[in-house]
Amino acid sequence: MYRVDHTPLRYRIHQKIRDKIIYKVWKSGTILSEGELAKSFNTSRTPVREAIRQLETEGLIRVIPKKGILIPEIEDKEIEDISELLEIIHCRAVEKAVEKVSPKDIERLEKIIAEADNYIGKKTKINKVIALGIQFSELILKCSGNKRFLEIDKQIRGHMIRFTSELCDDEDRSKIGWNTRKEIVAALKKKDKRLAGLKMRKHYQKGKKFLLEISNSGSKRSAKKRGRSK
Amino acid sequence: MYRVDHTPLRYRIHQKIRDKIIYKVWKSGTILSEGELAKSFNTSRTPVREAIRQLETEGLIRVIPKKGILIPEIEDKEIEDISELLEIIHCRAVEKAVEKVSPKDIERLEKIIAEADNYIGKKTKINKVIALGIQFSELILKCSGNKRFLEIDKQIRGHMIRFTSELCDDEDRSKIGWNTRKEIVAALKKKDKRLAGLKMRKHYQKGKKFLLEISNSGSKRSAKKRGRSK
DNA sequence: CAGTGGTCTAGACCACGGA
DNA sequence: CCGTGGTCTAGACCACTGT
Repeated sequence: MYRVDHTPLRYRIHQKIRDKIIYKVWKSGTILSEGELAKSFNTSRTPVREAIRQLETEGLIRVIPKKGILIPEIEDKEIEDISELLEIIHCRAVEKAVEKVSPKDIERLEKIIAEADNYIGKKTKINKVIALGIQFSELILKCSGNKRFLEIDKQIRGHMIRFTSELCDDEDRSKIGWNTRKEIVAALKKKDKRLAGLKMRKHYQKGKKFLLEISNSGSKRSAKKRGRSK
Repeated sequence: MYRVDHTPLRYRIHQKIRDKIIYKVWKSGTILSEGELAKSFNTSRTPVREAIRQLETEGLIRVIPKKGILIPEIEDKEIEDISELLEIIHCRAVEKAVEKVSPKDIERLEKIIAEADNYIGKKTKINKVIALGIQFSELILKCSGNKRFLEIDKQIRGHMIRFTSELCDDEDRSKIGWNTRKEIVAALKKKDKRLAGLKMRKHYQKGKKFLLEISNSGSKRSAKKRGRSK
């Protein structure tokens, strides 16, 4: 066994932990520790430690001193705050994008939508659809020209995936989300700045509403009230 | 010598490095290394390493593989991007604050302004004035009720301080900044959401304009073109 | 008062960069 | 080919937890 992958270990560990959180392999309420994690990855504690630190600044975990590493519950307030932040960033981004977007960008956006259309409703493709949604958002952010937008989005995207990973198996809602995206692209084509912003706002407002509905409807299949595991 | 301060070492190191960057003790273009820093702080490299990692995600340094830790130049694009991000966040924040702000909050805002008035123009108090500006912003962000806003702001505030630390010794411009803040408080008092947002936008637009002017006017006293030191 | 979790030290290792 | 910078390991230490 020789070393082939030269990406830093801390980075790979970060990804693995992140995935297990946002795709709900580890449920909210779970408490971990540096030591356990290090053992499970067959490494020493330092790279784990650094990954943890990263995840903490991203807000995906909470380190409770002398207790352990907690995967926090999803709070309604959290959903609202993050949705709002994403909304204002993406609205501004799409408004700027109107003036900067190239025909080729439009083409790529449409391609993403077309691909998503094929997958919507197919349960095995949920993650694929989510990934396409991310591609869509990222492309628009790139068109805005503001690098910070992309960075912030990347930082908090994990939360959004975590939220939506239990939403996107709802076919109707998913369809509405992608329909709004179509409207956004249409607005971009028409170079209608106001409309683009409006539709983007609608997109996030609806998204927030759906997320809150699910959160409050309580039990779907993952215990919302008490999710404790070890 | 017994250990009294129980804040993590990495945190203190982070602060020290951060301060040296944003207050321009270390100029843009400087290249450092983990080892040097560790020696200068009389610690091992691990806590330094973690501080570096933190500063990197904040964007205050750039790690160049096998070369060292670079303190990047201030780019105009950077100023524009960050100003824009802060603008949209603070605009939304102040608009929400209109409906949530308490009389006591208003009082505190006015107190901050009054205190700043005393210091403006006094060169020895530059950092004090900057600190008051931060307090002002933070208070409004808090009133907005969105915790993410505060978090993002905290993350990128370092950059803004770095930018403004060479701006704020300009008395006139500083005065304009604080006058706008007075207008913002007035709008909050009148519960005029639209006006508050407008003034906040004005605040950041002007701020951006000033920063770019200075950046482009080139040489003030700190070498803008070539700042190399070791 | 043992156990566990968090922090830091010392040092090994490896890859790359620059004489 | 040596120096240097980045990464990871092993392990010591100390504070707090929960019996």
